[in-house]
Amino acid sequence: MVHMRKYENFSEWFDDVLFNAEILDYRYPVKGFAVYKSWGWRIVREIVKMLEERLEASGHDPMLFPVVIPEESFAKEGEHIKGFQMEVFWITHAGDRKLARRMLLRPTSETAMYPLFSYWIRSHADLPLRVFQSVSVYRYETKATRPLLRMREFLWNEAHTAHKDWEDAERQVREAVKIYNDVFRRLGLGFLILKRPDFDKFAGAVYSLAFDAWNPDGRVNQIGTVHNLGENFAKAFDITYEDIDGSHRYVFQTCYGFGVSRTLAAVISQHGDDHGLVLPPEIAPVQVVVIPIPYKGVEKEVEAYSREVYERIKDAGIRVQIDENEKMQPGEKFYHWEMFGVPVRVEVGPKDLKERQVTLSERVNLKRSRVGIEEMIPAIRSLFVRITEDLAERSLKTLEEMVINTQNLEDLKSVIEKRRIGRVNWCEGLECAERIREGSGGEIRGHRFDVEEQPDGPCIACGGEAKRVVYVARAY
RNA sequence: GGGGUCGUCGGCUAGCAUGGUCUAGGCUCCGAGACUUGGGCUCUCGGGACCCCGGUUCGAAUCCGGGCGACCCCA
Repeated sequence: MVHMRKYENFSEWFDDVLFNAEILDYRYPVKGFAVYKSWGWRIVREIVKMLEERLEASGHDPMLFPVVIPEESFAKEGEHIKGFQMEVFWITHAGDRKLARRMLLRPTSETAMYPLFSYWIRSHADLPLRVFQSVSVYRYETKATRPLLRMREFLWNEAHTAHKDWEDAERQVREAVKIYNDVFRRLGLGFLILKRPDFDKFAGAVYSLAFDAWNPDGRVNQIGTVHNLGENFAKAFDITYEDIDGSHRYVFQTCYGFGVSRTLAAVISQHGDDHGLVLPPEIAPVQVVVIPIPYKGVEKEVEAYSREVYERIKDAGIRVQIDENEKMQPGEKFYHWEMFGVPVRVEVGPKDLKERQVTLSERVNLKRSRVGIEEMIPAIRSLFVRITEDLAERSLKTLEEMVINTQNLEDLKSVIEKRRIGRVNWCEGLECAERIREGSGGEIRGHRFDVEEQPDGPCIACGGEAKRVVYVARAY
């Protein structure tokens, strides 16, 4: 891995970037809560837009459910309540009156939505039902909170679906994986799609899939999850439909969550460098910044030419900004916009002016090239395409380097200590999972969902027959 | 859940051990101006802080207790 500050002291680097690039102000006076500043929020909106477009295009309906859930609803599914009750924010009072019925802030919205699903779903013609919302959820994290990565209020998009049978729910799971995979790929992220071991599945699910993105400190960052809920919640919330033959059946449900805050964290930490953010063009609030280089004597001409360059880019429909601040030197502006991760910088100086050219500089590799003004727009567009590809390629390469095969617990321990992800054979025994966790410091995150992997040796913990190739890492 | 470290201008920090020298220093930043401008130039002038509550003391940024907040390690 390249020598970069983010690999040496991730926390320090990450906090600096969040602050300096105006992503988040973490000084809000409540632990685990933070303010998204304009630059960060604009990136968030682009990410959410990408996702929502794909969800709507595949038959999901946008909706908005209340943030409060009555205790009765929350308590309906036994496993679910067990999984979340310790981190629920309760509303117990209104003014000085104690509420007769407690309410909670949603830690996730199953129990907010499903009572309504049982009204809405009457017959097989109402299925499949597919809804989503992009909202904040609330979990009183007991572990140390971290900006973006582990907050007590965080942004996500959650989709919930209902189907006539298990097969259709399975089909939906595959579609959800495809949508998330597509968005994460477009963002250039490196991640593993894992089926979580049974002991780590979502509270109330039949099984859970998760997208674990790599982080420079070796921990994995769960940026999305997809759950097949089977009939568990349908039974608890009495969600039934009348089938063609007149019989009444429980629906089969799925739900999936896209961690917006964590996805932003992954974009920042995977792509960023010592100069700050590196943004994929598709989500950059400003895709191109024009920097005039006004030498004495030609200030007016450079200014006019820069404006022309700016107008041409703007007319092409590219998000562009021109930095005409006279208080700053061009060099300062370079550093400034690099911190904010703007993918392409267009430098316009006397040399460019003379030859009707511009200088293009890429944020990913800080390389420069010059093109004539007539070729500028297509050149910028093809740079966008290449930058998107380069980011993805670079990130995948890092992920590959981060995953290390190990055959025994001592090796696994040192792999985890070296901030890598271990790949091991496992017998699927609970005791062995425990031994792996205790012996290595990492936890079993699951086996590949998208790729079939056969164990090539015995279980790393007990030496018995291995059933799965699993990935072991520390996690956020 | 357990252990540790820490909290000083907007950011990073010096000072704290041994209380008075602190009217709290530096870098950065912010504002006004001059000069520059192809990687953070230089100069002038101005702005800005001891987390909160309580205690010890003639005197607290410094010592003690509690609270709130942050970071690191372990489970």
